[in-house]
Amino acid sequence: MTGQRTNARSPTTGKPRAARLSVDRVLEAAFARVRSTGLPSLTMRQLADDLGTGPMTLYRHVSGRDDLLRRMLDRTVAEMDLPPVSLDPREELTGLVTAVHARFRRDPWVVTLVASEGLSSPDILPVVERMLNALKNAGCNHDEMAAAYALIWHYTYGEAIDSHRDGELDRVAAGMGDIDVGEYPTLAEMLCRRRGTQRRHLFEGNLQRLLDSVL
Amino acid sequence: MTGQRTNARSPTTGKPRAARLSVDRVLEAAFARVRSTGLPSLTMRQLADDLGTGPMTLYRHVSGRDDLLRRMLDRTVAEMDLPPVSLDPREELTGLVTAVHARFRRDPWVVTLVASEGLSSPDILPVVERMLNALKNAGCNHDEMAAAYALIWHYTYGEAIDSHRDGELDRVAAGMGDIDVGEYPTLAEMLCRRRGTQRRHLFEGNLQRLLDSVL
DNA sequence: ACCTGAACACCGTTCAAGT
DNA sequence: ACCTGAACACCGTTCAAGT
Repeated sequence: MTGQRTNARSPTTGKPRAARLSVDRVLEAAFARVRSTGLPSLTMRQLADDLGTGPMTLYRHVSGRDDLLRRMLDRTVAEMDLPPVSLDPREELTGLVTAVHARFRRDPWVVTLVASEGLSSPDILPVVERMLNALKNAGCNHDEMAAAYALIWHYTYGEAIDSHRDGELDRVAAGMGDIDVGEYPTLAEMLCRRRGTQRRHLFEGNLQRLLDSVL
Repeated sequence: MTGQRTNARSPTTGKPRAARLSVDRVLEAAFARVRSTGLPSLTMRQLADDLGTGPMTLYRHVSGRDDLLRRMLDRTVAEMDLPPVSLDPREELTGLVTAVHARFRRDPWVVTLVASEGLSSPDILPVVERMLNALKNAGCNHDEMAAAYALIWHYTYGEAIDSHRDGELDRVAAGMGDIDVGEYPTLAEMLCRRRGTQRRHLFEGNLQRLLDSVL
């Protein structure tokens, strides 16, 4: 015997074999799977196949499917690209909300996870703290802070959920086929004119409008 | 033989037996199940059990699980208790959003359905049309209408999703155990003072604030 | 003709048997 | 000791056999 078989190298090729399973490797594969074929396709068995192992091997690194999803959510939140702290409340809030929004846009499937499981990741706390501080610095009292926080957060939330589809208006139209112009004239007119409006632009504008009313 | 066995009456008791299955009966049972034990417990097999029949019998009335869920969503939207049309834009918008919000609150599980499947129910169209008309009457041009519509809708959406839990702040705290006061002083202070704030009150206030900025 | 049981191809997870 | 295959109790749905 020339080498230990217990790790790292294939006895036949000598090439560094796919590293032995670890939580990170499992998560990596899970992200790849869900990104390419969606959340429902992320099953323990499929994931095991992707990693070239049996389903039970995964349970060495993850306590079950729920644990896997929680870890994916945690990692997603931790990966948020937060801007440096700004003392200007508007700049601070814009930066934070934009970062959250951008993260959700990169992995839209997370939002449905958040919607059904909640977003109680430890790494969201710094974001919350910074938002509250910005509101405080803007002169909000506690009631105002609570209200403003809820308003901003819920808007971001709703926008994110809606944005992993094509937007409410378009989708309503698509799902319905052609709208009855006689019955819904204003809606039909909107759908006709609004083509090409950028979602992103809409989000940025509305966020500023929200901040106008809050600050 | 004294009576037909094909329908309506039990041959043994003569009492009107549970009516033969129909889409309505299936939906009724599905709502009951999901209301009492949650969305994941709504399986074709469980539903069949609830109705005292075999799983396959359901497929006579519903083309599959997706179809069942879509019908439940449609019915939920159709059951919205819309207020009479008002010519005052603020009153009209307040009434509509409040109605949507109230419907979601009565069956919070629908929101996760909406989040993953979208809300493309035909019965949402009148609501959309009325919202757009109210914005038009308030003097919005098309771009403003699109923006204001998205803002209002996304806020309602996000609020609804969040509200079937205990609210973001509380939940974050609950999920985390005790917050590190040193690390997150503003958050800790908020959590301490905010106890007892009514969600409903917060929603109404924020909606008015939103309308202030939109109208 | 209408209805539905058995069967198929999945799923998450337990548990005991492998090395 | 560490790892994992077989088995269990589910799931939605097909399909052919019942009445």
